[in-house]
Amino acid sequence: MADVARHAGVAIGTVSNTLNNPDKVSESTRRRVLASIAELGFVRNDAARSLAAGSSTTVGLVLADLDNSFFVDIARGAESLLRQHGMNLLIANTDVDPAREQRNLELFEESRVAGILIAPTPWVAPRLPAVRSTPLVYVNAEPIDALHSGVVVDERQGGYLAARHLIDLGRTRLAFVGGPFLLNAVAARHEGALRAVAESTGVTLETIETRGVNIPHGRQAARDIVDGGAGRFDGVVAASDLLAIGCIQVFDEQPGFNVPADLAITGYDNNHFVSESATPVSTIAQPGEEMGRVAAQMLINQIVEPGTALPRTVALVPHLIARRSTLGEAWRRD
Amino acid sequence: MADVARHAGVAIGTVSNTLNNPDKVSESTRRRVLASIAELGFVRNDAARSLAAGSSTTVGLVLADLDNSFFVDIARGAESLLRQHGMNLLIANTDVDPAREQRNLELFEESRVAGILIAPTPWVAPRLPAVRSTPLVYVNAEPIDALHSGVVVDERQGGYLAARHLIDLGRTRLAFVGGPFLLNAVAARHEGALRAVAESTGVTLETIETRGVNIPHGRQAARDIVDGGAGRFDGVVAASDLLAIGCIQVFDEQPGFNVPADLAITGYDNNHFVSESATPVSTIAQPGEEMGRVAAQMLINQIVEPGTALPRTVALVPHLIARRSTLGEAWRRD
DNA sequence: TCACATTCTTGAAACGCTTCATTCCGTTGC
DNA sequence: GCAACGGAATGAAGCGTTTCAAGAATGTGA
Repeated sequence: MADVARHAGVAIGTVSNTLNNPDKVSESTRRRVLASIAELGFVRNDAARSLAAGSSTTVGLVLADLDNSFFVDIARGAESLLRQHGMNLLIANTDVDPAREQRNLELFEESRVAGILIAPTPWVAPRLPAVRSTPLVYVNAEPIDALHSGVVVDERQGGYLAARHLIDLGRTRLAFVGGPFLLNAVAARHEGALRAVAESTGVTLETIETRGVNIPHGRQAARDIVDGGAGRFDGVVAASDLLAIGCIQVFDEQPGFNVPADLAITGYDNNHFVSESATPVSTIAQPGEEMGRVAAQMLINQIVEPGTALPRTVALVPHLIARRSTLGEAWRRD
Repeated sequence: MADVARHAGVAIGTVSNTLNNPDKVSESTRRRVLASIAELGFVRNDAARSLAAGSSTTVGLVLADLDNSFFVDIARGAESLLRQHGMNLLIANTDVDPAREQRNLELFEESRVAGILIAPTPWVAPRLPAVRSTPLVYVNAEPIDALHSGVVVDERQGGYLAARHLIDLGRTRLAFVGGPFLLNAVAARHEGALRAVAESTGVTLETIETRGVNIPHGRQAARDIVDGGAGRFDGVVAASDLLAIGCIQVFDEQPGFNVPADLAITGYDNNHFVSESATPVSTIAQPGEEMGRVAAQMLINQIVEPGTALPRTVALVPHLIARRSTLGEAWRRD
């Protein structure tokens, strides 16, 4: 910067001003300085900048799982809102590893980002951070302390919608496939399904707990169902799209057995690919981008006027997308 | 830090040493300092740190498209290697927007990261950065100047493998579906397919150019094929998995027409979900994680001993994964 | 006991920017 | 012609670390 000042024949402070407060510098001077900057290929040192200014313009997002399109949606939503406010988003991937999550949090805290967004790994709420000094908002998880705000999706409502949908289609013997139940999300979806069942007469729901929410777990659950007599159920509420796909794969292998005629299935998540899978899966879509935007907005509020807004967690509602796995031939792509 | 020093009754430099050169500090002092740090909740200011030290321990990755699992694999690979070297990875998503790409590059440059990895948006190689001062390695793209290194995948070889596979299965009337051809990757895959055809006698290949590589483009191309007489071809080399899926969707709607019996199809990318789609798609898998690792390694070399290694770009080879869209019933999951 | 080597500590000088009280200088008003 | 004014430009004082020469403390051998 000193070089630029010398080259342009101005003071160091003037260079700083043309970069940060252009209106405090006369047109001619500004042009001269900008020319020098270009000529010398000067790049402002942000470490020095944020040290001196005591503020940063970037927000960190600690993300549990980049493989899950839901989280990517969150990132996209957050980024778009931040950009509107002239801020930037940096993402640190955690790969569902609590240690890395912790490390990334510290990293952002040390680098004095303006704020932190965290979409934590689901099945471990323990001593996350003691992020005291940096504004922080949880996404897709309840804050673990009363100090922070959060944005969640109403999982119970999602489970309700899925079961309700099946019931509305005339299904009465339902199974809930999902687990483990210590995942809060799974438990909540289950509760929602139960509520829908309780509301209706003559509808039963049996719970089949799985050890995870991926395709192999779904296949296993479906095999168990088939072994116990495939006719026991006419509807399945799966706790994830992958579970649903696993189930469908197995059911499709049963001769004379048809999804959804004999058994309708709902998934959960609206994974980007479920609409293209063997049998396009009816699913509960979570408003990922909206969650990202809302969370970013809450974070910005905290950044611009700290201590003003009380911590609160807002719950957004998911919605149902019906496809062939429940509607059958009646469903057409697009 | 001054607070910590005072609280622990030591000099400021000693605090710094217990953080950065623990072995230069006596056991007892170190313990006392660490205790004070914990008690005061001190968090090192990384801006000041990297300003004073003149070095950083984080690497920035500018990613074109987080929705594409291939890019996520790259990130994962890079991160794992960097972590082995005690470095951290921060990701900036570009969403295939050149302006944001440029901005993110500047951002990383200003924050004086140790190095930058860039997986650029494909169809625009123009004046990316003039990143002069920061080590930079391209991933999945040829460097646009002779100054930087890059890691690419041999697309030509991929196209060759796909066509070769079909030919080995006895297919002789091939179509190449993909476009636009100004995408280097598409053009290279096409060339590879042509080479495989040229090697074999009695095999023909017709090119059907599309305007993109997504599912709708594939559907459109398949409709064109059907309109011209579905029997013209017995094999399709698609330039992407999404194209292949689009084609399959349309072909499956044709009565009495069977994939792969009547028409075998290969995709490209090994998108995470193609193995679960209607007809699991044979595909060319790109070594995303390996690319990330290799690129990170090249970057680290440049960081630790700048100017030593000459710029070079290494090409990794893709491989074929055969599934039902070419093997038919012979193929089993797992 | 003393000289000397070794291990710890210390504190001040950077690092490259922003900020802000001052100074400069060309205008305006009387 | 002079005082008062205000927009531009200045430059030195931080910002919170690391680094490193120099000093203090401790240990060793004769």
